[in-house]
Amino acid sequence: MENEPIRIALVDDHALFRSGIAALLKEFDDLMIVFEASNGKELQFLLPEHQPIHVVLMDIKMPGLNGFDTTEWISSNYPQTAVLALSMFDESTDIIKMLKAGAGGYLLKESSPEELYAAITTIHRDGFFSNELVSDKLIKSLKSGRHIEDWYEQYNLNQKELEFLRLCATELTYKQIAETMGVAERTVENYRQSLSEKLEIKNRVGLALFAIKNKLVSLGNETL
Amino acid sequence: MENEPIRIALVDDHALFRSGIAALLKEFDDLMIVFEASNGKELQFLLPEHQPIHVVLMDIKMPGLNGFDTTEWISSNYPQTAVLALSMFDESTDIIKMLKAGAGGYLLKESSPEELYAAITTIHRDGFFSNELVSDKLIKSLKSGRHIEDWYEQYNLNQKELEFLRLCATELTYKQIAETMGVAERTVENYRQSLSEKLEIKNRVGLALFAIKNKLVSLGNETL
DNA sequence: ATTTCACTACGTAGAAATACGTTTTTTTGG
DNA sequence: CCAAAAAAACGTATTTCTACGTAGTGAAAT
Repeated sequence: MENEPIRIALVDDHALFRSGIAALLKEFDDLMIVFEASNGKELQFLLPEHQPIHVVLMDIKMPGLNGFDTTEWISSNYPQTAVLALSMFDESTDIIKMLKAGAGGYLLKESSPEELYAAITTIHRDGFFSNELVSDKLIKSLKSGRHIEDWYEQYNLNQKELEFLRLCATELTYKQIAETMGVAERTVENYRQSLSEKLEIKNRVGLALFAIKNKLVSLGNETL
Repeated sequence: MENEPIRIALVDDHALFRSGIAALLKEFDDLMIVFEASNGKELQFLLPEHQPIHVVLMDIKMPGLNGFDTTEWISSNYPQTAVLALSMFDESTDIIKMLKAGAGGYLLKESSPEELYAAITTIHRDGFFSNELVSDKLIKSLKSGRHIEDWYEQYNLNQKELEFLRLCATELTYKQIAETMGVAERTVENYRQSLSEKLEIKNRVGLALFAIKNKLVSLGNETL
């Protein structure tokens, strides 16, 4: 175990911060900082030349290529390399965006050295690292996200129109939709017309997209 | 604090399990089991008559109305009432479905009484309760979800067809799509035809839905 | 080397589905 | 009963779907 150190890359635009982290991690002799980069572009250049890199410590806000895009690049080009996000802020949108980009964990910069060490080793072993910060934000975000079911009052849509809207996101023709809803074909045409006025949408594809966007229909593929 | 106990409802189809939990929680004198129900339907009947209920302990698999739908009903009709899911299984799909339905936490039935007590008080105080089980599953689920970018080799789609597929999920007409792609209208028609054969899709709406389902297009509204 | 096959691009034509403006009938609520 | 809204209708234009053909290119086959 001890003879093969975890190879780490450090990406942050503040040189002083990088030095600090480097000094901190030098205390742990199973960690090894292989290189540092001041932004994503630099990392894209350095990463291929220093393989293997096991863990990348990544800042989010950087000039040039930012943390989100850099993380995405890493996880599609070097899927074996784990990314641990380091940030000043506990913004839930930032956290979730980083995780979706492929980061395996998220740590605040005000954490203790021991926490950082634990995060690095965990993320190297399991591919991900979770702490209270991350899980709380995730759950909270899941729990909000719902409650957006008032939008259709905004547009004055009635029950029939909603049902029609749902069926628009379907391979059914209007004729079949009319049968399904138990109304005449012409009536369905009325629904389409009033909806495209109210929602300012040009055609059926637009209606389908709208229905999905507003979660009227589930495509059954929401991993999360 | 102690003079106002947390009022709890217990929903599970196994009477014996309910009795066991009830006996367990009797030890904690700041908890109070107000009523028990053997499925969601029963809860819908009993909940209004026993207000307020602070926390519902909810099984997932039940005859009649299941845990998912019941949780959804509670969180839209009694948003002040927190739901703690109790399950035998640590299936990540179950966990995520319950959380999306509005549950504030997820606990395995093999947990200890102390864990259950902690979960109940936490969920009552914060509205949610997170443990390693939940956060691990959430992060793992976020980290998968990606990596499904090989499907189009399955179907032998080329670059042009992919671009066309993306544009299908758009309000553009085929004529406009042809202009965008810089090919003849008829050629675009070929793309449509070959795609509907390869993917066994009837019409353009189907293509649009497919494009979205496979994340070729982003509707920019993914809270999570 | 020529053929065969697969793939890509383009053309016409007609049928089916969808879109648009307007009007009439039916339902609904006060 | 009346007024307003919903449902149904007509005619026409546009878009989308389906089916039949032509042609070039490049790779594999013989």
